[in-house]
Amino acid sequence: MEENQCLQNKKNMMAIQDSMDVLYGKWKISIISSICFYNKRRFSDILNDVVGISNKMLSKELKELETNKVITRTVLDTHPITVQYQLTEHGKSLQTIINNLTDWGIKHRLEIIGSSELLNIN
Amino acid sequence: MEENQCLQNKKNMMAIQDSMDVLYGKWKISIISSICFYNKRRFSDILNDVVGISNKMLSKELKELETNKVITRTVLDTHPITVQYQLTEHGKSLQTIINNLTDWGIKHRLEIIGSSELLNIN
DNA sequence: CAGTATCCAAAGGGATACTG
DNA sequence: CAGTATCCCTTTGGATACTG
Repeated sequence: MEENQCLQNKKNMMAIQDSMDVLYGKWKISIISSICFYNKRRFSDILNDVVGISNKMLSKELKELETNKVITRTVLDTHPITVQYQLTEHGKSLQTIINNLTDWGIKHRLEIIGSSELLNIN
Repeated sequence: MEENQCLQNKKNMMAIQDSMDVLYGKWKISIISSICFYNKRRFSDILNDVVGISNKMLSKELKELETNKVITRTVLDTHPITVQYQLTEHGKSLQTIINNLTDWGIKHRLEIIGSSELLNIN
């Protein structure tokens, strides 16, 4: 392999790791997706969308995403208060990735989960 | 919001969660990326590419990816033996996502990491 | 509603050493 | 080279209860 190509690959690996520092974990992508699909989303809505997450975890993950400027948090002056989460421009640039992951998930279900369901494994 | 749209969003959320069941964690995407960028990759090469991973973790993660039919494992008859990992067709369909994540990582560095480096925080 | 606080079990994962 | 095995500390995260 050419040396130039090799250098390029190393740069790419670094970029991937930068992305994953922000997005890794069981929940982050699902949370971002919830906000992305609905455009605006409240705390309890996300809690419902993301199957299995606890309020403690959701709270923690949302803070991290806010720190990384992926989402914004807005307190609405209702009674009781409501908090709305939205994607920043930076967060919105993840939309393509989310759409691709959605398509891949459907394909994956056909490829793996589907075939094991036929065998009654799940 | 329309009821149809709402149903569609729930389907999408399920698909995202199917994807994340396979891809979540600190290392999976980086491992797949390493194999993807280089086309074929040996155990020790991946160990070098993915900064910070231990051989124990790499071994575990590779097994899971093989189980999920994302990669294949081929033992080459060299002395000492070499093991080559490659993406399956199913795994190759992640290429677009990997390219997008690479671009996003570069943008993210400019957006967040870059600005804190200017302040000498890191 | 949108979180926080606390307890605590389970899993994650690093370091090191070892094997075919 | 490509892993496995073991030790053991750290982090994760569920359950439950509580607050403004």
